[in-house]
Amino acid sequence: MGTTQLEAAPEPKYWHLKTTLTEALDNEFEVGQILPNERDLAARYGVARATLRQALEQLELEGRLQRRRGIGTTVAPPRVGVDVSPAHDRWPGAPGDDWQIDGSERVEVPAAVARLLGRAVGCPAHLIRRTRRAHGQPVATEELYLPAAPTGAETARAALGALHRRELQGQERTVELGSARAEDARRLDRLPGSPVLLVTTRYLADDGPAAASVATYRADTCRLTFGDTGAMELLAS
Amino acid sequence: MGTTQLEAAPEPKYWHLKTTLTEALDNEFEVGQILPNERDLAARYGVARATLRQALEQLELEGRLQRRRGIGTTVAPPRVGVDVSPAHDRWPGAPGDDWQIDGSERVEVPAAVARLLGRAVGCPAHLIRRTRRAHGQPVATEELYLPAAPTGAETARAALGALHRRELQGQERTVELGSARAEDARRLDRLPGSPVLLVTTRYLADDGPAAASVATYRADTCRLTFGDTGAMELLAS
DNA sequence: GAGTGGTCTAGACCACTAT
DNA sequence: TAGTGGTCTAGACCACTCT
Repeated sequence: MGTTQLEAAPEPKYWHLKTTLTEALDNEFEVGQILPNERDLAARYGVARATLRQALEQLELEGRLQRRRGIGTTVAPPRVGVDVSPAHDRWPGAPGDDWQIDGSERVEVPAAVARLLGRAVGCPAHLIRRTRRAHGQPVATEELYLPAAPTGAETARAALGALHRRELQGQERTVELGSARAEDARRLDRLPGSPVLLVTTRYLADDGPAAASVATYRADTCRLTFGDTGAMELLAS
Repeated sequence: MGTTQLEAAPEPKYWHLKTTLTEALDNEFEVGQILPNERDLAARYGVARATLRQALEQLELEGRLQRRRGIGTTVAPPRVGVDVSPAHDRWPGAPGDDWQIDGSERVEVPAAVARLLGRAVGCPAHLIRRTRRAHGQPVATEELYLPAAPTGAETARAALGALHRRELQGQERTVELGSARAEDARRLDRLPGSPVLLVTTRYLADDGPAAASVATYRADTCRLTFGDTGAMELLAS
């Protein structure tokens, strides 16, 4: 019958519903608790399932809910703080970081990475794929590009080792919103298209860019932290 | 008639559609160009309007499209890089920054801010509302909290001036995904609930937290940049 | 008033997880 | 096999902007 839309609502239903649910989450639910299923919830609030889902989607975006197909909708724990400051992460693969190498291959760098590295498109490089975990859950995947030596004989691990022996000049990072590619989604245990935070890093040595990476962080579960007190303390000493 | 879902598609229609549209945007459209309206596009690709919209929503999330009610859907320019590194933004309101003060009021700090400032909930503070612009467009709104002097007589502007005369110890920043509150959405010329990047900053003086702010950046148009070469260069000198 | 994107409905089937 | 969230449809009305 279409909708009736009486009540002269300047405020959309899903928006009001989201507010209602937020309050319910704050007051009546515990972290990890399973909510009623979508059909029941929609009936309870007198809206169509699609409208309810619009509210749930926003709450998931805000990190309040976690939805899993075949399981149900649960109340999400607070987001995990993930340190992405240069102090924590001086060179990629430095001992003690919480990244785990999944594999590597030799590639020709794509255009976007070539720009970051200040090299020609298609120049040879090692591509190292890594996963970052926090509290046992995967929170990020990364593609790390290391320009290959002219001989082309070294392994990815050797290239990483060589990197650690160099002088660090700085890092440049950008953060933007994206949606998970199919493969990243699989590694992060999410659906393709889920919102993610794209962290692009350019590692600088004294003679220019020495490495570049694109990391994909789960936006629903992560809060990126940039603590700059470390650098400031170095300045003061 | 419901859907028919033949073709045994492991890949959702909206996902495939998004890929198709991405290629079209790369090859056949110019920045600023207006796309056909949603009903026509849906018909052209043989899908329901809701399915088309699911694809458009993702493209908007990725910053490829801009949709405006009553106008149409246009091809978005590349995201603007917005510097949020400490080097750029040493103290809030430092001369030369691109923030503009919209107003201020005296408030009692809410719980989340009290935690950041290391003070009691409800302690008095100046709340300064600011807007940041890039290329003429608003890209962020901010609520900046400055603890009030014990006497309580100073103005917000005086409190800001006092801040600038203090020694900077460091900053702590976090970035996470959120959705725009009604008022922020209005200031940013977006709809309520639009995806935004929430940047929380704690400004540290030698005797502890001296200010705290929560900034709301448009996620569709902004790429946050953290260039750390500045601090590194200082270290070297 | 015409045209656009935004909201909403009622109902269907699909993919996945558990039992 | 039953139950969940994910996808999809066809159609309606609303809020907004432009002419």
